Amino acid sequence: MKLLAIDGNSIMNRAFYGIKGLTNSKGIPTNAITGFMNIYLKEISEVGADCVAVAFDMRAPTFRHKFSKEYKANRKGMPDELAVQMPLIKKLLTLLGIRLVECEGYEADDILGTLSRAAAETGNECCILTGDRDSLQLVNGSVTVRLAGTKETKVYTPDRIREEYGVEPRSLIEVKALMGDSSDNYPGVKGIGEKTALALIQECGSVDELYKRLDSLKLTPTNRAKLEAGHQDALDSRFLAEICLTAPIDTEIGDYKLMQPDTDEVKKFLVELEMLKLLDRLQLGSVSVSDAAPEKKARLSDLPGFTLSELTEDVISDHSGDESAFVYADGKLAAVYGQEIFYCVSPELAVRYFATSGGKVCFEAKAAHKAAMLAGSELRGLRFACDLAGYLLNSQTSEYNVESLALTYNVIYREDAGEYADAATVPALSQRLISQLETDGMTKLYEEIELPLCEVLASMEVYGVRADAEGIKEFGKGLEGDISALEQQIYSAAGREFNILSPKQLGVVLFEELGLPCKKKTKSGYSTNAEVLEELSGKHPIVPMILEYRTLTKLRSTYVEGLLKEIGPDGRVHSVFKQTETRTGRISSAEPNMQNIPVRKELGRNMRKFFIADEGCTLVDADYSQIELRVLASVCGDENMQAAFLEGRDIHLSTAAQVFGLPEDFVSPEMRSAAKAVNFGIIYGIGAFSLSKDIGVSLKEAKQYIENYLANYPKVSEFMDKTVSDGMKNGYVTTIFGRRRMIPELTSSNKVLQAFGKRAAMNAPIQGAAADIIKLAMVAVYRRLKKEKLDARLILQVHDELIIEAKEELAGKVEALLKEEMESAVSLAVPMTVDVHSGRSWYIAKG
DNA sequence: GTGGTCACG
DNA sequence: ACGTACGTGACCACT
Repeated sequence: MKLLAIDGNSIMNRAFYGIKGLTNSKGIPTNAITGFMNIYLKEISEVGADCVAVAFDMRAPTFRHKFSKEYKANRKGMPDELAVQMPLIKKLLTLLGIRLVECEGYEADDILGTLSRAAAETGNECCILTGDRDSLQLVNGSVTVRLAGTKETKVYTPDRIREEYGVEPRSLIEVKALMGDSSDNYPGVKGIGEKTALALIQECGSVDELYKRLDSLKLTPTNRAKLEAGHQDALDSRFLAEICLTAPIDTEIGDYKLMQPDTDEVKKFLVELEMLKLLDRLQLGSVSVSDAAPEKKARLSDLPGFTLSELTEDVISDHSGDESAFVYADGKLAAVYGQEIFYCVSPELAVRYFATSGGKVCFEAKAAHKAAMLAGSELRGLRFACDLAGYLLNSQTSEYNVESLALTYNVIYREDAGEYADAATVPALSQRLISQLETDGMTKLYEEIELPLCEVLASMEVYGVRADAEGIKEFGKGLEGDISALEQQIYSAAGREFNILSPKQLGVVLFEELGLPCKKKTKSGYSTNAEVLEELSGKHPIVPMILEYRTLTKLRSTYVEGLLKEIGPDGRVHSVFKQTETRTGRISSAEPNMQNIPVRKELGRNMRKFFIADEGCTLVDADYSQIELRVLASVCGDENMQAAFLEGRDIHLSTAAQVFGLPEDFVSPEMRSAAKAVNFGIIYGIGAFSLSKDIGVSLKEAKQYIENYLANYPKVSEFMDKTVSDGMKNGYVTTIFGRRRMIPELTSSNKVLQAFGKRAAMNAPIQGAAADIIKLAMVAVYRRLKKEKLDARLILQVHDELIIEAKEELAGKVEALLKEEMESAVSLAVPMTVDVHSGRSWYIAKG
């Protein structure tokens, strides 16, 4: 027999954070159940087990050891949205004939351990399916661990563990005893981490052996002292690190044989939960309409085939006011009116269809907008684009396509429609996503920002920005000379030729051949980034040359050569603005990325002289001043911070005065710049270490700055605390406009990951709200330019900056319009101030 | 394909 | 003992 033993808590947790924001029409979340079952169905068929046990943790553990009081004290309670799904998955598994195992005072791990031992002892095989690495110690010849990751499952055999850790699976217990485990709340030896622990166990094999041989071991004095001091902790932790193999549960493997599912009850249960896609996948036989609750009958029986025919002028005019769904990609259109699918490969006809007045739902509208615009027409009646909804509901996902959205949101993917499956699925998917947006409170965000923005981005892509190819080439030639001269100097300083751009070769030259001190290492060798090199700048003349070389070659390859490749036959670059890419709500730009054209240093800034307005036109450039700090001041409600903005004062100066306790006139430039760094730090979710590095003060001083800051702006402090705790409770944080960001890291037992989660949680509402604001402004500006029929168009967005290309004579008028629309896009507690300039090139217009 | 580096807000 | 501010995209070297 083969047993699949599943860590129910761990897999539910994975599933919960793997699929976001999935609830049924009653608002009951179903994402973790869906994800659990997806993983289960995939694994059971791959493993080919005939017995299954799903283990769950039980609360209220009995006394087990001397740390039991704090036992699991660190483990955060699960989010409510996950907690409500636990009884549901248990019920579903039971109905499916799968046995649950729970045991008071024992964790899921202990149950898995006990079952795996029992299986091995009776000559059976056991696969453990879990999401965390604690179970790896259970691996042996008969027991494998299948670690469910975000992408795929990693299978751990004894060989695999020896390869990855260099120790036997059982020895992982010894390693954990030394390093401790904060999520299970046992200390290990204080000061010993994973690396040292692994090395020690590789050498000695066990904690006992280690202490026997302690005196004869080659150790650093500090490690020896730590080990001596932590002897008792190590012994205690050794006990706790070992998963229990003797939990009082049923160990007769045959008792876990999969049973016949209670088909009728499963159907009833899943129909009730509206998880029809899962029901479909379980293949419990055909679902009869009578199984469904009355209000669901329509949906279940609504599955007749579609007819397929070619789109014609007649079809378009016959249906011109009718509602439809469409998918348009690579110049090919599939439009759906009711049960009829029409395909079309003629761009002209597609554009005729886009111009009809009927309401339309689709997947990805930008390409359709662009096709219509390029033909001098427009896409009318657009009601919904599934990709944008999918993005709002879960911006964690890296790609949006109809099939995965259908899977995620329990909509049946119409594979029966063959190559038109996407189009055939869009009508039902739209319905589902519309109600989900409503449930999650993002309907307004969707309708007023994302959907209209799509047309604005399409228009920006169509127009593009004019580039001066000759100018760029000239600039490149200038770089060329400097680069080859520098190259020769570097070779002679190094005493040989090598590839300067190879971090590996450069590391050898600097740290081995020239003997420079190595401060930092990366996974694969010496770190040679700018920060490290800056520090070594005075030590050897080759170092500044390398920094210069990096700067110049970066300009040459990314900006000169990279941009020249992107200039089209019309003399313009048409960047792609992506609307579903970032987790915070910002848009991103690619091919080329127009949002990272150099500006901070003069040499690079010259690149902007080659982005110019068309003949007879000018560029108008407007940027928000301190938008993120203004957002922060508004949302946290700190009067002290708001006052600075309301009175139009210099915010960094004002902060410096507060933090240092001086009148503004007494603030030195250094103090202002330190305050500026603190302001940035606050937005990013501050850490004293990084702040100290950034402004070059001691860790202690940096801590003091932060403390002073939070004391002077108490509501900022409160806001950050509340944001993080809300994030932990809900699994996500939101902007004032309701935009969500899921942050699964917040509940991670890995400290580093959780700390990251906290910073992301503090940053997302601010960066996200700033993104919301400029998006609103873009829509407003676009509509205004259209309404007033001005010869001017939005062509670029750089996060807090908008650029319009306008007829020269309109410069003044457009400047005023742009400033006005941006400043009035929202009305918050402090004004959103905008600076605006214009000129022939981006270099000049930037002001 | 991944990691290191560096350009931007 | 670890890593160390948020969010992106492009290029190069190397596996």
